[in-house]
Amino acid sequence: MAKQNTVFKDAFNRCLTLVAESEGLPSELELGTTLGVSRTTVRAILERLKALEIIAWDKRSKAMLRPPRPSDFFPAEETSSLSDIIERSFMRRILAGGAEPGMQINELELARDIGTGTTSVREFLIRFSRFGLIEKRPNSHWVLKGFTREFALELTEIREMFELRSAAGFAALPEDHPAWRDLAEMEALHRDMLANIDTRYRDFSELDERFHLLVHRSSSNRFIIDFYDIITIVFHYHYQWNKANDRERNARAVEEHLDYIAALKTRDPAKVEQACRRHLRSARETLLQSIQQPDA
Amino acid sequence: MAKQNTVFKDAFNRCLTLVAESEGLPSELELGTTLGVSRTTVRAILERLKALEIIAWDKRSKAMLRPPRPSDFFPAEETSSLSDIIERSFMRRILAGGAEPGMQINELELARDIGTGTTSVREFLIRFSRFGLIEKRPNSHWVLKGFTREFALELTEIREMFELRSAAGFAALPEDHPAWRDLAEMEALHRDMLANIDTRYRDFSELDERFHLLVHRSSSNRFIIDFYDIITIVFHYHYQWNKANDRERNARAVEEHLDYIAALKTRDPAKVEQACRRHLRSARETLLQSIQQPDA
DNA sequence: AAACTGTCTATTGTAGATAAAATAACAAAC
DNA sequence: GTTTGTTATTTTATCTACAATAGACAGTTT
Repeated sequence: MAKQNTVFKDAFNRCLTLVAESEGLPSELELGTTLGVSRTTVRAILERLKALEIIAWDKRSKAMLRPPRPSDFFPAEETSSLSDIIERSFMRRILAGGAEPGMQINELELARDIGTGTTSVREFLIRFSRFGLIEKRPNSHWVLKGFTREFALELTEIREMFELRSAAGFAALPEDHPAWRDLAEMEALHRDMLANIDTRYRDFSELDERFHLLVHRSSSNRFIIDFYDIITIVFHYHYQWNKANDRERNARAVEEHLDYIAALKTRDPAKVEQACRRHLRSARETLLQSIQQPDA
Repeated sequence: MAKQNTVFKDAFNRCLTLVAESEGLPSELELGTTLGVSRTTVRAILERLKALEIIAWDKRSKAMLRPPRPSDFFPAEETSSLSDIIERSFMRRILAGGAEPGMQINELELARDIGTGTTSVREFLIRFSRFGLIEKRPNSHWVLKGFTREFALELTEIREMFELRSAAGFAALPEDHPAWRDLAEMEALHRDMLANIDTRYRDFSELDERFHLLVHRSSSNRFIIDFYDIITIVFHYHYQWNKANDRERNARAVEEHLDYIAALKTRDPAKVEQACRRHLRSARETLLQSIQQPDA
């Protein structure tokens, strides 16, 4: 019915951890900015905390009465926004379930399948269409263009163009630019991961995303930064579904990143380009290997 | 309410011209493919043509009874799809009306203004957001980032990257590729226009679009081709609203295109790059000159 | 007077309903 | 074998309605 209150539920859960940590809560306004929600939602959260007798709320005083119990939290599946649910559901269908290129996509069927209204599905498809995996036939269905070898090649072609340019731009940043500090942090995180690669290799996906985004940001070009969304989503789901040899693959990638970082720090354009190209080549290989070959 | 029957009206109008040209009409199926609509719509059109006594429709025979009169056509404003109406209306607001960067965009207000439901406005904004001119704050308004100098620079940076690559790719196409024929046609059209530049310069915008699209298509990269949509829309509205010196500007651009075409025909990468760069540089200049400078 | 809260209003996100258009099927006619 | 008539079904495009959420203003507390 109408809007889901996932914003409330998610913020409520996060607020529970806050209560436990600090034994009390700041002003409504401050709480709102910390949680990233409006005062209306903050007050709804406080109401509930009071009703559950977790805090005593009277105007400005919000003291903890008892630490939150696990049962106080809303279950995780109720806290993800509808668009996330649709995205996951859709990606599962087109990546996992043998989805043939050329297949038709039906808004109504998708909506019924996921258990939502058509409006949200439609909006998702419109947003998603910019990733080049589906295409609309006006007044008619959507067509799945498929996660094919061609798609991967076109994607990586642009990625390489953009990243080479961004990397060159990064190396040319002034000495005192905050990005250098971020890069140093990034390097530390990589060394950390490499030291414990056997237990940590699964977290590489996230680190990878953050590292490349840092590089791309230095371009200060919204189109380059926005394009990175496509890379992110493709690699994100790709990692989830292709786990063959991921330990070795990730270990190698971490090392490549470290070389790449070292090259950036020299600020020597030739070295940067070389390290960047090397890493991009192996990233492309990895992606291509995982694409289902057409059984022609 | 519900769906507008603009598809029907637009197809009906186009069908009227067909009737006049050929004094009769082909099979329903064939008519459907020519007009790009389904048989359902074709039959609705035929019904109306019959009711207006423009054709005698009996099974396979569809002979013209009288040539269509201007009054038979649906007025043009009833044939444009809702999304086109919204687009025009929106672009007028943000380009013409002094729209400051940072301004909030309100779905409800826009919808009321245009006289449509919010759903269509919302979908438009989502589609439009990929152009990088607006940005969504979830659960809240959209923010206008504005048609600023920065925007133009970021846009042209990508454009230049893509076009240089596409041009190089074009020059490397095999001798017998159909694109070479299209290029020859394009050249003829340009010469034609140049010969009558005083009366024809207003049509340059369309020719420009077609020419660059031809070049970009040779990349066979969906992301490059899709990106060209942004260029198209920006230049389209830009031309409409900035007409200062357009005769000279367009004349020069036609000549640059001809140089560019000549360079492509030599297939010499160095020449292609040079001609391409020259044209892109002046296109960028033109665009930048037209941007309102912040009155800081 | 600055920060906070109580109250109220406006807007967004989503569901559900409906007309237009697409799609399908098949027998009859050319 | 292609085209039409017929009829039915499915799907999209769009509107309207409503709960969740954001945001504004005025009054209260420190």
